[in-house]
Amino acid sequence: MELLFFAYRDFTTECDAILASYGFGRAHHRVVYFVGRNPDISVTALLEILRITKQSLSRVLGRLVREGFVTTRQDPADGRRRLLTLTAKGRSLESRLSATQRARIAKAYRSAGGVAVEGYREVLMGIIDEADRRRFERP
Amino acid sequence: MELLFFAYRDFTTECDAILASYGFGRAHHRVVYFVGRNPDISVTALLEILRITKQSLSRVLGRLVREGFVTTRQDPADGRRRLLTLTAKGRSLESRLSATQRARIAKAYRSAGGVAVEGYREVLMGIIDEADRRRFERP
DNA sequence: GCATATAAGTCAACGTGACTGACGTAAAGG
DNA sequence: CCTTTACGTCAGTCACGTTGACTTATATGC
Repeated sequence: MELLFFAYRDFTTECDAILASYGFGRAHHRVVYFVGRNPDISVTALLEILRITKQSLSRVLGRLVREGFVTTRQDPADGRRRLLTLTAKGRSLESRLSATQRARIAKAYRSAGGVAVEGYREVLMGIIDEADRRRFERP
Repeated sequence: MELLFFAYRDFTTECDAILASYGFGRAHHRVVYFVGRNPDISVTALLEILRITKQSLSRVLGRLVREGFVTTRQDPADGRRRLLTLTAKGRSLESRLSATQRARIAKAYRSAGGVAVEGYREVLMGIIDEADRRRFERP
Protein backbone atom coordinates (compact mmCIF):
# COMPACT_ATOMS: atom_id res chain seq x y z
CA MET A 1 0.00 0.00 0.00
CA GLU A 2 2.83 2.33 0.89
CA LEU A 3 4.76 1.36 -2.24
CA LEU A 4 1.81 2.30 -4.40
CA PHE A 5 1.32 5.59 -2.60
CA PHE A 6 4.91 6.71 -3.02
CA ALA A 7 5.20 5.42 -6.57
CA TYR A 8 2.08 7.23 -7.68
CA ARG A 9 3.07 10.39 -5.84
CA ASP A 10 6.49 10.51 -7.50
CA PHE A 11 5.09 9.37 -10.84
CA THR A 12 2.89 12.45 -11.08
CA THR A 13 4.89 15.28 -9.52
CA GLU A 14 7.14 16.02 -12.51
CA CYS A 15 4.16 16.35 -14.80
CA ASP A 16 2.40 18.68 -12.39
CA ALA A 17 5.13 21.27 -12.93
CA ILE A 18 4.80 21.13 -16.72
CA LEU A 19 1.03 21.29 -16.49
CA ALA A 20 1.18 24.26 -14.16
CA SER A 21 3.10 26.21 -16.82
CA TYR A 22 0.04 25.87 -19.07
CA GLY A 23 -2.32 26.60 -16.22
CA PHE A 24 -3.53 23.01 -16.41
CA GLY A 25 -3.99 20.39 -13.71
CA ARG A 26 -3.95 16.63 -13.56
CA ALA A 27 -7.41 16.37 -15.00
CA HIS A 28 -6.17 17.93 -18.24
CA HIS A 29 -3.30 15.49 -18.32
CA ARG A 30 -5.59 12.50 -18.02
CA VAL A 31 -7.79 13.73 -20.85
CA VAL A 32 -4.85 14.49 -23.13
CA TYR A 33 -3.32 11.12 -22.32
CA PHE A 34 -6.39 9.01 -22.99
CA VAL A 35 -7.47 10.93 -26.07
CA GLY A 36 -3.92 10.50 -27.37
CA ARG A 37 -4.06 6.79 -26.73
CA ASN A 38 -7.54 6.39 -28.21
CA PRO A 39 -7.97 8.69 -31.21
CA ASP A 40 -11.63 9.21 -32.16
CA ILE A 41 -12.80 8.22 -28.70
CA SER A 42 -16.35 9.30 -27.79
CA VAL A 43 -17.12 11.46 -24.78
CA THR A 44 -18.99 8.64 -23.07
CA ALA A 45 -16.11 6.21 -23.53
CA LEU A 46 -13.76 8.75 -22.04
CA LEU A 47 -16.07 9.25 -19.07
CA GLU A 48 -16.07 5.51 -18.46
CA ILE A 49 -12.30 5.41 -18.36
CA LEU A 50 -11.93 8.40 -16.08
CA ARG A 51 -14.95 7.54 -13.92
CA ILE A 52 -15.89 11.14 -13.37
CA THR A 53 -19.10 13.01 -14.13
CA LYS A 54 -19.95 14.69 -17.39
CA GLN A 55 -19.82 18.08 -15.70
CA SER A 56 -16.33 17.55 -14.39
CA LEU A 57 -15.08 16.43 -17.76
CA SER A 58 -16.85 19.19 -19.62
CA ARG A 59 -14.96 21.99 -17.92
CA VAL A 60 -11.61 20.39 -18.57
CA LEU A 61 -12.35 19.10 -22.06
CA GLY A 62 -14.07 22.33 -23.07
CA ARG A 63 -10.96 24.28 -22.31
CA LEU A 64 -8.71 21.84 -24.14
CA VAL A 65 -10.95 22.16 -27.19
CA ARG A 66 -11.17 25.96 -27.02
CA GLU A 67 -7.40 26.27 -26.70
CA GLY A 68 -6.77 23.94 -29.62
CA PHE A 69 -5.34 20.83 -27.95
CA VAL A 70 -8.26 18.57 -28.86
CA THR A 71 -10.65 18.56 -31.83
CA THR A 72 -14.17 17.21 -31.90
CA ARG A 73 -15.98 15.96 -34.95
CA GLN A 74 -19.29 14.27 -35.45
CA ASP A 75 -19.21 10.51 -35.75
CA PRO A 76 -20.20 9.76 -39.37
CA ALA A 77 -21.82 6.52 -38.23
CA ASP A 78 -23.77 8.02 -35.29
CA GLY A 79 -24.38 11.74 -35.40
CA ARG A 80 -24.96 11.95 -31.66
CA ARG A 81 -21.40 11.04 -30.89
CA ARG A 82 -18.54 13.53 -30.83
CA LEU A 83 -15.20 11.96 -31.62
CA LEU A 84 -12.20 13.40 -29.82
CA THR A 85 -8.70 13.54 -31.26
CA LEU A 86 -5.52 15.40 -30.34
CA THR A 87 -4.33 18.22 -32.58
CA ALA A 88 -0.63 18.62 -33.37
CA LYS A 89 -0.49 21.00 -30.40
CA GLY A 90 -2.18 18.39 -28.24
CA ARG A 91 0.17 15.64 -29.37
CA SER A 92 3.11 17.84 -28.59
CA LEU A 93 1.86 18.49 -25.05
CA GLU A 94 1.08 14.82 -24.59
CA SER A 95 4.53 13.67 -25.60
CA ARG A 96 6.15 16.29 -23.44
CA LEU A 97 4.21 15.01 -20.46
CA SER A 98 4.69 11.36 -21.28
CA ALA A 99 8.41 11.80 -21.83
CA THR A 100 9.10 12.39 -18.15
CA GLN A 101 6.95 9.50 -17.02
CA ARG A 102 8.27 7.17 -19.68
CA ALA A 103 11.82 8.01 -18.62
CA ARG A 104 11.05 7.23 -14.99
CA ILE A 105 9.44 3.92 -15.86
CA ALA A 106 12.13 3.00 -18.36
CA LYS A 107 14.78 3.55 -15.72
CA ALA A 108 12.90 1.39 -13.23
CA TYR A 109 12.40 -1.31 -15.88
CA ARG A 110 16.05 -1.32 -16.87
CA SER A 111 17.34 -1.65 -13.34
CA ALA A 112 14.78 -4.31 -12.38
CA GLY A 113 15.06 -6.48 -15.48
CA GLY A 114 12.61 -8.32 -17.70
CA VAL A 115 11.43 -10.95 -15.25
CA ALA A 116 10.65 -8.32 -12.64
CA VAL A 117 8.75 -6.26 -15.22
CA GLU A 118 6.59 -9.25 -16.09
CA GLY A 119 5.78 -9.74 -12.42
CA TYR A 120 5.11 -6.06 -11.96
CA ARG A 121 2.62 -6.03 -14.81
CA GLU A 122 0.94 -9.17 -13.55
CA VAL A 123 0.40 -7.85 -10.03
CA LEU A 124 -0.82 -4.43 -11.17
CA MET A 125 -3.22 -6.19 -13.49
CA GLY A 126 -4.55 -8.15 -10.54
CA ILE A 127 -5.19 -4.95 -8.64
CA ILE A 128 -7.22 -3.47 -11.48
CA ASP A 129 -10.95 -4.21 -11.60
CA GLU A 130 -11.57 -7.22 -13.78
CA ALA A 131 -13.75 -5.25 -16.18
CA ASP A 132 -10.86 -2.99 -17.17
CA ARG A 133 -8.22 -5.66 -17.64
CA ARG A 134 -9.29 -6.30 -21.21
CA ARG A 135 -7.89 -2.89 -22.12
CA PHE A 136 -4.42 -4.35 -21.75
CA GLU A 137 -4.76 -7.38 -23.94
CA ARG A 138 -1.72 -7.46 -26.16
CA PRO A 139 -1.89 -8.73 -29.73
CA MET B 1 1.51 4.47 -17.31
CA GLU B 2 -1.99 3.24 -17.99
CA LEU B 3 -1.53 0.29 -15.67
CA LEU B 4 -0.56 2.58 -12.86
CA PHE B 5 -3.47 4.89 -13.52
CA PHE B 6 -6.07 2.13 -13.43
CA ALA B 7 -4.46 0.32 -10.51
CA TYR B 8 -4.35 3.45 -8.40
CA ARG B 9 -7.86 4.43 -9.38
CA ASP B 10 -9.30 1.06 -8.38
CA PHE B 11 -7.07 0.83 -5.34
CA THR B 12 -8.64 3.95 -3.84
CA THR B 13 -12.30 3.83 -4.81
CA GLU B 14 -13.48 1.34 -2.19
CA CYS B 15 -11.96 3.40 0.60
CA ASP B 16 -13.56 6.56 -0.69
CA ALA B 17 -16.99 5.12 0.10
CA ILE B 18 -16.04 4.25 3.69
CA LEU B 19 -14.43 7.66 4.17
CA ALA B 20 -17.48 9.42 2.82
CA SER B 21 -19.60 7.81 5.54
CA TYR B 22 -17.47 9.66 8.10
CA GLY B 23 -17.49 12.84 6.03
CA PHE B 24 -13.79 12.32 5.37
CA GLY B 25 -11.80 12.40 2.15
CA ARG B 26 -8.59 10.85 0.92
CA ALA B 27 -6.47 13.32 2.81
CA HIS B 28 -7.84 11.98 6.08
CA HIS B 29 -7.06 8.45 4.97
CA ARG B 30 -3.45 9.30 4.22
CA VAL B 31 -2.98 10.89 7.63
CA VAL B 32 -4.60 8.00 9.48
CA TYR B 33 -2.58 5.53 7.46
CA PHE B 34 0.82 7.10 8.02
CA VAL B 35 0.22 7.94 11.66
CA GLY B 36 -0.86 4.34 12.13
CA ARG B 37 2.30 3.10 10.48
CA ASN B 38 4.54 5.50 12.37
CA PRO B 39 3.32 5.96 15.93
CA ASP B 40 4.79 9.05 17.62
CA ILE B 41 5.57 10.66 14.28
CA SER B 42 6.16 14.41 14.34
CA VAL B 43 4.13 16.86 12.29
CA THR B 44 7.13 17.80 10.17
CA ALA B 45 7.94 14.17 9.39
CA LEU B 46 4.36 13.63 8.32
CA LEU B 47 4.50 16.70 6.09
CA GLU B 48 7.61 15.32 4.41
CA ILE B 49 5.89 12.05 3.63
CA LEU B 50 2.73 13.63 2.31
CA ARG B 51 4.50 16.51 0.55
CA ILE B 52 1.74 18.97 1.24
CA THR B 53 1.78 22.28 3.07
CA LYS B 54 1.34 22.75 6.78
CA GLN B 55 -1.93 24.55 6.14
CA SER B 56 -3.39 21.68 4.16
CA LEU B 57 -2.41 19.18 6.78
CA SER B 58 -3.61 21.31 9.66
CA ARG B 59 -7.19 21.37 8.48
CA VAL B 60 -7.29 17.61 8.08
CA LEU B 61 -5.23 16.71 11.12
CA GLY B 62 -7.02 19.25 13.29
CA ARG B 63 -10.30 17.59 12.62
CA LEU B 64 -8.93 14.10 13.25
CA VAL B 65 -7.61 15.28 16.60
CA ARG B 66 -10.82 17.11 17.56
CA GLU B 67 -12.92 14.08 16.69
CA GLY B 68 -10.69 11.73 18.65
CA PHE B 69 -8.98 9.67 15.94
CA VAL B 70 -5.49 11.00 16.65
CA THR B 71 -3.81 12.19 19.85
CA THR B 72 -0.94 14.62 20.15
CA ARG B 73 1.55 14.80 22.98
CA GLN B 74 4.68 16.77 23.53
CA ASP B 75 7.95 15.07 22.68
CA PRO B 76 9.75 14.57 26.01
CA ALA B 77 13.09 14.94 24.23
CA ASP B 78 12.20 18.10 22.28
CA GLY B 79 9.31 20.14 23.61
CA ARG B 80 8.71 21.83 20.26
CA ARG B 81 7.64 18.59 18.67
CA ARG B 82 4.13 17.18 18.87
CA LEU B 83 4.01 13.42 18.52
CA LEU B 84 1.02 11.96 16.72
CA THR B 85 -0.52 8.59 17.52
CA LEU B 86 -3.78 6.90 16.66
CA THR B 87 -6.38 6.39 19.35
CA ALA B 88 -8.33 3.15 19.56
CA LYS B 89 -10.99 4.85 17.44
CA GLY B 90 -8.31 5.86 14.92
CA ARG B 91 -6.87 2.37 14.78
CA SER B 92 -10.29 0.96 14.18
CA LEU B 93 -10.88 3.32 11.26
CA GLU B 94 -7.43 2.60 9.90
CA SER B 95 -7.89 -1.13 9.93
CA ARG B 96 -11.31 -0.83 8.37
CA LEU B 97 -9.82 1.15 5.51
CA SER B 98 -6.76 -1.00 5.14
CA ALA B 99 -8.78 -4.19 5.13
CA THR B 100 -10.28 -3.49 1.73
CA GLN B 101 -6.97 -2.50 0.21
CA ARG B 102 -5.12 -5.37 1.79
CA ALA B 103 -7.71 -7.77 0.43
CA ARG B 104 -7.32 -6.39 -3.08
CA ILE B 105 -3.55 -6.63 -2.95
CA ALA B 106 -3.57 -10.05 -1.34
CA LYS B 107 -5.78 -11.34 -4.13
CA ALA B 108 -3.46 -9.90 -6.76
CA TYR B 109 -0.42 -11.36 -4.98
CA ARG B 110 -1.97 -14.80 -4.68
CA SER B 111 -2.92 -15.02 -8.31
CA ALA B 112 0.41 -13.63 -9.54
CA GLY B 113 2.70 -15.69 -7.31
CA GLY B 114 5.84 -14.99 -5.33
CA VAL B 115 8.22 -14.35 -8.19
CA ALA B 116 5.87 -11.82 -9.75
CA VAL B 117 5.46 -10.06 -6.39
CA GLU B 118 9.21 -9.72 -6.04
CA GLY B 119 9.37 -8.15 -9.49
CA TYR B 120 6.43 -5.91 -8.73
CA ARG B 121 8.10 -4.58 -5.62
CA GLU B 122 11.38 -4.06 -7.41
CA VAL B 123 9.87 -2.03 -10.24
CA LEU B 124 7.71 0.11 -7.97
CA MET B 125 10.77 0.78 -5.86
CA GLY B 126 12.58 1.98 -8.98
CA ILE B 127 9.77 4.41 -9.73
CA ILE B 128 9.97 5.95 -6.26
CA ASP B 129 12.39 8.82 -5.71
CA GLU B 130 15.65 7.47 -4.41
CA ALA B 131 15.41 9.49 -1.20
CA ASP B 132 12.27 7.65 -0.15
CA ARG B 133 13.42 4.13 -0.92
CA ARG B 134 15.12 3.75 2.44
CA ARG B 135 11.64 3.69 4.00
CA PHE B 136 11.21 0.20 2.64
CA GLU B 137 14.38 -1.41 3.87
CA ARG B 138 13.40 -4.72 5.38
CA PRO B 139 15.23 -6.09 8.40
C1' DG C 1 22.48 34.92 28.12
C1' DC C 2 21.10 36.33 23.92
C1' DA C 3 20.34 35.69 19.11
C1' DT C 4 19.07 32.67 15.69
C1' DA C 5 16.82 28.58 14.10
C1' DT C 6 13.29 25.18 14.26
C1' DA C 7 8.51 23.09 15.20
C1' DA C 8 4.06 23.99 15.23
C1' DG C 9 -0.28 26.53 14.82
C1' DT C 10 -3.09 30.07 12.69
C1' DC C 11 -5.40 33.86 9.71
C1' DA C 12 -6.83 35.19 5.15
C1' DA C 13 -7.57 34.49 0.38
C1' DC C 14 -7.62 31.64 -3.52
C1' DG C 15 -7.97 27.77 -7.43
C1' DT C 16 -8.85 23.18 -9.23
C1' DG C 17 -11.43 19.47 -9.78
C1' DA C 18 -14.52 16.56 -7.98
C1' DC C 19 -19.81 16.18 -6.79
C1' DT C 20 -25.42 16.46 -7.28
C1' DG C 21 -29.58 17.66 -9.64
C1' DA C 22 -32.02 19.47 -13.33
C1' DC C 23 -32.84 20.77 -17.97
C1' DG C 24 -32.32 21.23 -23.20
C1' DT C 25 -31.21 19.53 -27.78
C1' DA C 26 -30.09 16.51 -31.46
C1' DA C 27 -29.94 12.05 -33.35
C1' DA C 28 -31.03 7.07 -33.29
C1' DG C 29 -34.00 3.29 -33.25
C1' DG C 30 -37.88 0.17 -32.19
C1' DC D 1 -43.86 8.64 -33.24
C1' DC D 2 -42.02 8.02 -28.94
C1' DT D 3 -38.34 6.60 -26.15
C1' DT D 4 -33.62 6.30 -25.43
C1' DT D 5 -28.98 7.81 -25.95
C1' DA D 6 -25.16 11.27 -26.43
C1' DC D 7 -23.84 15.52 -25.36
C1' DG D 8 -23.78 20.17 -23.37
C1' DT D 9 -24.82 23.38 -19.79
C1' DC D 10 -26.69 26.08 -15.63
C1' DA D 11 -26.43 26.39 -10.60
C1' DG D 12 -24.68 25.28 -6.29
C1' DT D 13 -21.51 22.72 -3.18
C1' DC D 14 -17.34 20.61 -1.14
C1' DA D 15 -12.56 18.63 -0.49
C1' DC D 16 -8.15 19.66 -0.66
C1' DG D 17 -4.48 21.66 -2.42
C1' DT D 18 -1.87 26.46 -2.86
C1' DT D 19 0.76 31.19 -1.16
C1' DG D 20 2.11 34.57 2.19
C1' DA D 21 2.46 36.40 6.64
C1' DC D 22 2.50 36.17 11.50
C1' DT D 23 2.71 34.11 16.43
C1' DT D 24 4.33 31.17 20.09
C1' DA D 25 7.28 27.95 22.24
C1' DT D 26 11.45 25.57 22.53
C1' DA D 27 16.38 24.42 21.18
C1' DT D 28 20.78 25.48 20.25
C1' DG D 29 25.15 27.82 19.02
C1' DC D 30 28.21 31.56 20.03
